[in-house]
Amino acid sequence: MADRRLSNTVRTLRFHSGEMTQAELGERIGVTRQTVAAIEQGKYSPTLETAFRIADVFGVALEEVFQWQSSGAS
Amino acid sequence: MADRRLSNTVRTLRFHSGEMTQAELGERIGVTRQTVAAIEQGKYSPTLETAFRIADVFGVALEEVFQWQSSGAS
DNA sequence: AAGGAATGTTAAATTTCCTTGACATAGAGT
DNA sequence: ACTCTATGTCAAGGAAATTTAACATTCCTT
Repeated sequence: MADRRLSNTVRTLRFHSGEMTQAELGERIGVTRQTVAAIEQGKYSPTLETAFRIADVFGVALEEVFQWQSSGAS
Repeated sequence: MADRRLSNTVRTLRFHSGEMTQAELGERIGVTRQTVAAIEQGKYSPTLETAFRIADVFGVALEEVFQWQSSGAS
């Protein structure tokens, strides 16, 4: 399975937020720029704490940053 | 870090959900009962994917399961 | 053309999450 | 008392997230 059930809008939020760079976002949430890049590209799922910190920086709800496709019914 | 800014209501949700056991919840989200116990006790912050799966099981929003105390706000 | 800033990417090392397996306690039911 | 279920907890190990460091490309500015 290994579905791609997790997606995010970090990149969009960054550009809507005064062109914030990956490095600056990383600095504000306490991770490196490489980690931000990996998260944006969906290479792995961040910890819940990191996810909350990102939403916090942009001042939006967590679900506005990360979307989960609840593959319940099918 | 050690900031315990993350709390959760998994235990309450379990009991409001027909007394679901830790083992059953773990089975449904694909982790062991020990992991569920550790998450309930806030021993570590789960991955975002695990968090979403838990919310999915209870049919609630992620924020109803995990609460984040944003630093800046008083 | 040269330089800097932002990003992509990769490898090795470290930290944290999670598993497996075990032993312990408390409560409910027989 | 005995058993069964649910939970707590711990240690060793594996898996995944994250770090650090390096080298690459593209774009912008000079």
